[in-house]
Amino acid sequence: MSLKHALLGFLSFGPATGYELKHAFENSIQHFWSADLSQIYRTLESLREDGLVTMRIEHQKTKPPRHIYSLTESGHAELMRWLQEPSIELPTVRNPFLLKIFFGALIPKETILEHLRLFDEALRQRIAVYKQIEAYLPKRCREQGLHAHKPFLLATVRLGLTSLEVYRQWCHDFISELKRL
Amino acid sequence: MSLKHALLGFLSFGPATGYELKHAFENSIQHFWSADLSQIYRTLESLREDGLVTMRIEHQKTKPPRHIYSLTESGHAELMRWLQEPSIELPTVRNPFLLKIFFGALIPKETILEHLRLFDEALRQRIAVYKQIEAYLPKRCREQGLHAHKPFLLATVRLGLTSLEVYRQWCHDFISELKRL
DNA sequence: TGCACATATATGTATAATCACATATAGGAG
DNA sequence: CTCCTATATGTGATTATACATATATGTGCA
Repeated sequence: MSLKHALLGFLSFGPATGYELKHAFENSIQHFWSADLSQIYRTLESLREDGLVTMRIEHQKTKPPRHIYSLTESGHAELMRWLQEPSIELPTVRNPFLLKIFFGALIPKETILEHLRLFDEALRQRIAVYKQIEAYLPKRCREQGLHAHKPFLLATVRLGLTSLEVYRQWCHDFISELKRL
Repeated sequence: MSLKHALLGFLSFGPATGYELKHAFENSIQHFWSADLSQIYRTLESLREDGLVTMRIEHQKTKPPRHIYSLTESGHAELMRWLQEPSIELPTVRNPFLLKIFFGALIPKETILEHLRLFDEALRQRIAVYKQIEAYLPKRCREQGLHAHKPFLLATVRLGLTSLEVYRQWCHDFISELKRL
């Protein structure tokens, strides 16, 4: 699985806690990868057992102690190995909404239209989030010294945005088509 | 999970074996849902335990006996319930290729370009498959008496096609961008 | 005053999905 | 004559994911 590699990748930007990594996921790669916090914690521990990361605890006065993970040399080597290996695996997608549309002829047209409206609204919100991420990306790259990364991060975010917009356009077209039927 | 409901949905078109259901997945909803054959067999058995489907065995002379599953009344009811319930769950996507692009600044430009070329080729092939599915869909609907389903099946296939084409366009644009850098 | 939310960690359990293998036959390519 | 594909079924082991829950505190809001 690639969650390990996703975590190694983010840690190559600098040490971080599980909580921070979860936010890093949400603010950038949400479109093509996501993970539960509990899974991130477990995976970090397993990376530590494999010697790919190290962990140190930073005690704080008011908040729970932070477990800060850092990439080791062998973790970096593993990341490089994985990045350079050709990507054979095709993306897996599981979209329960589209499943409902697929079998849409079985239920009343009004219900389908309602589903489509809900989905459209969810897309609208997600697009707004992505536009924010896109807008702040140059600043974040400057601040974190990720200059060389900028074109890559931007490219993936833009693909996410475009995909969502295509979905939304499809939604509108299909609503019109259904209404005509 | 929705694999159960995907199977119930396909069985609403008529009785089928696990093997046939796998092919039904591949020939239509591959874009937004996929499942391993072994998982399909297990899920069918669990649907049977829940009384949502029944199974009868048809013996064949040369080949293994076919286990033919049919929707029961309560299976149909469950399918209808699920279809009409609003879809809150957002789609999960896991795209290891995009993960590699995201961290692309860490590896040589030539390697990334090679990854992009491979991905583009995979997209090209997948698009061809989808165009075939789209072309044969009207015929399949006629043959199986799924007239009312046609606009829904076509709509999801077209969304799949458009998404793939958007990905491919992005691929070409990003290759050009990288070459300029 | 009370409640929700953000910070930060994690375990425990159930379910889902993948991977490797096992079985058996038939037909076509090389 | 071997290898591959298609038909058709599964089991066993392992991994991955989701969901619920627990701990502890600060901040802001109504």
